[in-house]
Amino acid sequence: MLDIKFIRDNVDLVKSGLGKKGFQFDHEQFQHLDEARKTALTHAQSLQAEKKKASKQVGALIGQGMSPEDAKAQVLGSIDADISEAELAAKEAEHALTQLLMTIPNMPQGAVPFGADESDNLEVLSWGEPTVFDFTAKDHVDLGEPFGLNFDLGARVAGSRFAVMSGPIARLHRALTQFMLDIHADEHGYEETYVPYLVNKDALEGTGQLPKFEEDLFKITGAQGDKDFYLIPTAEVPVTNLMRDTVFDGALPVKKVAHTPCFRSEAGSYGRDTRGMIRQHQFDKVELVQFVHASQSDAALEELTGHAETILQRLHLPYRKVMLCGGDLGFSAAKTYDLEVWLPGQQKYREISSCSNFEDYQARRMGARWRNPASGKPELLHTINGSGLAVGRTLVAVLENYQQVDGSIRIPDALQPYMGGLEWIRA
RNA sequence: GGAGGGAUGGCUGAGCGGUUGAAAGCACCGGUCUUGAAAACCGGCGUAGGUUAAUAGCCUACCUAGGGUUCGAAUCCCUAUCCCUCCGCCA
Repeated sequence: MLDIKFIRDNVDLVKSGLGKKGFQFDHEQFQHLDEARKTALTHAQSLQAEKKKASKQVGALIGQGMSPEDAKAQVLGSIDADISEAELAAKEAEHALTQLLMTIPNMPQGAVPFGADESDNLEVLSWGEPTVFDFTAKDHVDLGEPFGLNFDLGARVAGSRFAVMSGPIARLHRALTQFMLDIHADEHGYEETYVPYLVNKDALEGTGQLPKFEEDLFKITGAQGDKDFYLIPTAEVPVTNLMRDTVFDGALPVKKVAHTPCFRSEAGSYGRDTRGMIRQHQFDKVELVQFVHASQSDAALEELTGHAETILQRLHLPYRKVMLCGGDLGFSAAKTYDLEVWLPGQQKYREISSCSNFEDYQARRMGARWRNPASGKPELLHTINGSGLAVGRTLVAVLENYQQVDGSIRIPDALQPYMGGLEWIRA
């Protein structure tokens, strides 16, 4: 969430910043709740002070030999011992304010372009040329089918938006995962990390998926007492929350890479990308997360995005890098680069990675701090994350960009060691 | 599933109804000593909110969380969560 003091002191700035994201900040409601909290809190605190003082006096009198009854009578006569009502009111006012703060998105950075949707995103880089064939390019559904990519079986065991992979396609999928993990762990300095695929509500509130976007998640009810679990929509959730409620003492940055499946309900995307594995309820992703000092987060976003780009470059997949405009920016993000890979089957660039700087927004929500040795004080961390890359979509990109006229697939050089030296997938 | 034991500040760990926000140690910061460093010694050192020009004072809360008893709770009671030990089951 945003710093409440910052909101108080910069109402206009907050209003315009959030407006860029298409969010209408109701500052009157904010001010009302803020005032109400202050009033209730001050009232409760003065009563608490009174009670505390009186109790001490009672104790002192009893210590001097007075009977407890007399001591109470002498001191407590005028004091209303029951302050629970005031305490409750303060708590409720506090809660109401927090509720509001939790639904206010992060502010976009100044450099983020204005715009309503993805058509206003800003292309900042284009790498390679869209692959050209002297035959009509097939899409990955047709290309993958003979080699083990099957959507009917996915539908049979689960439903729509599920795939089953077998044989060479399954191997290629695993090869891509291993390839990505190795590069990030061995060359880019990320610590390989294994995390739970089910998380609790607190974790999702920490990264910003809750309370506003519950409908995008798969929920598992009543699995653990009366507590609910959620399937992770991205490894960002468990990995970023590793720093929840901690004061980290070590050296920054902390860089972690995790390979996980991701689960998304895709509510509200009916009819979009129904063909193929572009939009699935379950997909694998290799995720990069960095915890950095506040002064380093801009540079860290550039670095992390570069790490994701490395994967595309090693696979020789043409892509472009866009900076998301305000309207396309996610709830918690201050700045985001999307990497879009060229898909010959669609004759389009499609998102394959999203890399964001959240600044201290997630850290404040989850209490992720770092002890600055210079001051000895805890400071909020900045969090960065990005896909490096979405494995399913990378598989799609490899199939479509490396297809041959006869329907066979050449294995990218970088991937061959991960395929047992195999150079081709063909019948 | 059954039976027990725990949860205290960045960490370890005392306290088990009243000047306890909490002993002690470690870590950290400042100082003395030293050519420098180490050691030793001295001092400091929680977080959040309110008030404030203030990162000064002052006030409030916080000893896993939520309830309760009491004039007063880290300390007593109840519930939940998490961790540990033993038995059973199990990839």
